[in-house]
Amino acid sequence: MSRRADLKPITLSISAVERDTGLSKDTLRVWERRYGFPTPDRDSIGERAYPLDQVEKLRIVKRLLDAGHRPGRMVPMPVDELHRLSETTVGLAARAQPAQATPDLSGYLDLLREHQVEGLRRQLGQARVQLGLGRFVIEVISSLNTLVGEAWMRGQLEIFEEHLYSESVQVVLREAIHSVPVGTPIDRPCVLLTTFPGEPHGLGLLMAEALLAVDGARCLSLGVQTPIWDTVLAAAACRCDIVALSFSGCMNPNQVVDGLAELRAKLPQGVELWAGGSAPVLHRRPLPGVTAMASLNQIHAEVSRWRGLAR
Amino acid sequence: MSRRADLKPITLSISAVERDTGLSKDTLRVWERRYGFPTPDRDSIGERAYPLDQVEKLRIVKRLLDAGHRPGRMVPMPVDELHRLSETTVGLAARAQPAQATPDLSGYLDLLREHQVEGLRRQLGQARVQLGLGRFVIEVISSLNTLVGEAWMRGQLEIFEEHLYSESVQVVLREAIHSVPVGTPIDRPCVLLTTFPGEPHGLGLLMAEALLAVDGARCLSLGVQTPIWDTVLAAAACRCDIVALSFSGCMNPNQVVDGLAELRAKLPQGVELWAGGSAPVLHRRPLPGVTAMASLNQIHAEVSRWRGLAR
DNA sequence: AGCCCATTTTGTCTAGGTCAAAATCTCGAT
DNA sequence: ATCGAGATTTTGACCTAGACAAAATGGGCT
Repeated sequence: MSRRADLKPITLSISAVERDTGLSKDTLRVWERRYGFPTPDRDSIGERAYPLDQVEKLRIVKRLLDAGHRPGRMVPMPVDELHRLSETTVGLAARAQPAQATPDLSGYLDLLREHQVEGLRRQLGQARVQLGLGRFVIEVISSLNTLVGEAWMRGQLEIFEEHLYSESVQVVLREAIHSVPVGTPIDRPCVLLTTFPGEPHGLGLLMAEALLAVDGARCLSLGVQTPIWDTVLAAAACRCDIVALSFSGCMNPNQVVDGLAELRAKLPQGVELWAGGSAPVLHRRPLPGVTAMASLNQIHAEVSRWRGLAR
Repeated sequence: MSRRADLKPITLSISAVERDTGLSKDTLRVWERRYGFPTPDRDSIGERAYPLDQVEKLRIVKRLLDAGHRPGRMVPMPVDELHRLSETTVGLAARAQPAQATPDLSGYLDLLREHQVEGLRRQLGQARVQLGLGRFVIEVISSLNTLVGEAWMRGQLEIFEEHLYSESVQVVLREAIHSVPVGTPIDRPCVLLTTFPGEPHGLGLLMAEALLAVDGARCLSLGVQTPIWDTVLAAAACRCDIVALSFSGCMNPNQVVDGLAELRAKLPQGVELWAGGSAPVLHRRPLPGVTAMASLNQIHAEVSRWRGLAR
């Protein structure tokens, strides 16, 4: 029931563009109506056929959209101006948190850009051993995530390079977590880790899991995108003390706030709810019954606090 | 710009139902018009609000839809009849491949149902050592996937239990892959692994990676959901010989066929394109330029064939 | 600066219509 | 009775165009 895409796809169908850009069909149509862009051709049966260069522009616009810009401004701009905007945008973000103790992270980025995956993993593995897992996660991985995110925003990194990065970090972190001795005398609190539906990024989960493992907590990860109700069920079934969620910037702020309220309401009183990650909503104003973590450092303190509570 | 969901969501919005069932908004609306089901309430602003029991029925219908049934018949049926149909359908599928050498897989399922995650992982780890990685993946993990999928279909398993399962298998497989000695004399072919956007299941990728590693191929995984164009870029950047994709049953058949055609067209001639997984479309009729793998067993043979080619 | 209120801006939803591809049915010939 | 070709039905993706709430923005006033 789909209109078969042309075999020689000089143009893409609306669903292909949705796939490639992450902009919904509704949004694509409404932009066309409102801003006069994109201006897809029509195929023989009158359906939209997007030329590749327009899709390219849409991809850039989507990036800037995620970075906080508004479509009304950007969509009418010519491509080269958008590129310039990309540069300056990230420049601002970088200035916001001034050159802190960022060591030789650029080396990792270079390896990534040269697609030296093995080299990257080896280097990361060495850093982990040198620094210890805790410092490695907080000082290297966390900063590197930001760096990679920014480079991607600027268009200096392809999506597949970001995938390569994620996969590499995942491999290194999982190996590290695996190497932490289990069954230490204290294995409380028991922490359930997951993300909301719609949140596909699992790196935050792994970083948290690593730090919690270092602190001797018992971790149970459900992976990403667990429906809220199932998170509740899992917490009950596994008798968890804490439910920890991770949010990246790409989550819709509504879904974050609503979801946390819903989850808090359904979770038993005694179970704590922790939320961390780079989604700005978390740190705008406090959410009742939710512990918002501003940074990964905080995990250690919160675990100690939890252990200090009489129960 | 989302309509705030009710704090007490006795009902779901159309987009929530799309997420939870995998049925597109268009389909949900057109079924309502044509078959008189679902019959969502309307909220204060006139938007569809689906009661939970209707969503439940939609989920069952979607399952049977994927199993080959047609909506015109199923949608008007009452729920209990659908359940009966599920049984027989699954029964048929099970009968199709008769009770082969399926060992004591039920033990794993029991552990899962009791939420004994550590136990499950330990058992799986032991089986891996006993059988060797190749047989472990093909005989245990693969069958177990089917079993878990069926149990979930029948509603005998909660979603979070499936997440627990996925995560456990992932841990075990990644550890196993990691333990395969690298840098063997032959490290060709170099295989790029990923899935299409919209395909969130990564277990197939890991199974393939494990088997390829056993065969001494060089694997490069991009993880799930890589845009087609980036898959092409990655294959070029890493000089891969083969691009391998994994598809689960939840993928829209059109997207599979169209996407494979597009990818094939964009990939250089010399690079092979392999596709595997449980999506039925793959095995309906051959796609030009695509090697469709009916089972994991086939990987070994195809690697040998590739090596046999003069180049 | 900070706070409140009016005004855009923006994405998602609604309705019903159209159409190609796939699935199924029908019928004649082997 | 099996097979293939052609007619028919079923199905979901796509189309237009309008409505509206939530978020973002812009002033005006402490």
